[in-house]
Amino acid sequence: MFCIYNLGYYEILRFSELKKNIDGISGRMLTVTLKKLEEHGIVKRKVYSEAPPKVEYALTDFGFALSNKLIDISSWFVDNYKVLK
Amino acid sequence: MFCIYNLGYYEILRFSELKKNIDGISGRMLTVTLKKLEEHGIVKRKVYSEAPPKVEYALTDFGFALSNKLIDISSWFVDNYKVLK
DNA sequence: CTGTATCCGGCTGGATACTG
DNA sequence: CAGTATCCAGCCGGATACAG
Repeated sequence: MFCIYNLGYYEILRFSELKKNIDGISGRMLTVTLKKLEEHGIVKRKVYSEAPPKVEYALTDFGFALSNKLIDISSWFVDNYKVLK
Repeated sequence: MFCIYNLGYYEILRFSELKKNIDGISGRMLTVTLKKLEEHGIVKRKVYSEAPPKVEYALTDFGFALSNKLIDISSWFVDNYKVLK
């Protein structure tokens, strides 16, 4: 979720940037999450053959569409959700 | 999620009916889930003082709105999601 | 029937050390 | 820097027994 939001906003991010933006996530989880998102055709992965290594992540078209859907529902949520008391 | 879908479709369901509809859920989880949904103003709970006890669950207005949002996004998803291969 | 309380096994995911 | 591999603590949630 946070990966999708971040990439929806910044368009392109490196692994370490994502890790910094997503508070508290471990490198391990970020790796497996990005791998899943890639498998599901939501993010694209671009590797630069350099030293030090550099990998950029971005949303696919489908990922962008999904991102908008999620932004829709979450902004609707913050507008309409009231805690009972 | 399944609770919301079920109640969105059937409008009113008893505890045991929900449990039957939601495949594999345990009584314990259904209880805690419904309690959370109630706390968050998504479902209403109506208790009939009878023997045997009878409790009906239904969505609140907010719950219905949420239900529609979820149905929207999930149907969009099945329309647009393609597995890569 | 609709829960509540307790136990407990499995999975999730953080921490750490290591590689290219 | 961007991962991979391993370990392991904590939590989640199923099963069970019990209560009202």
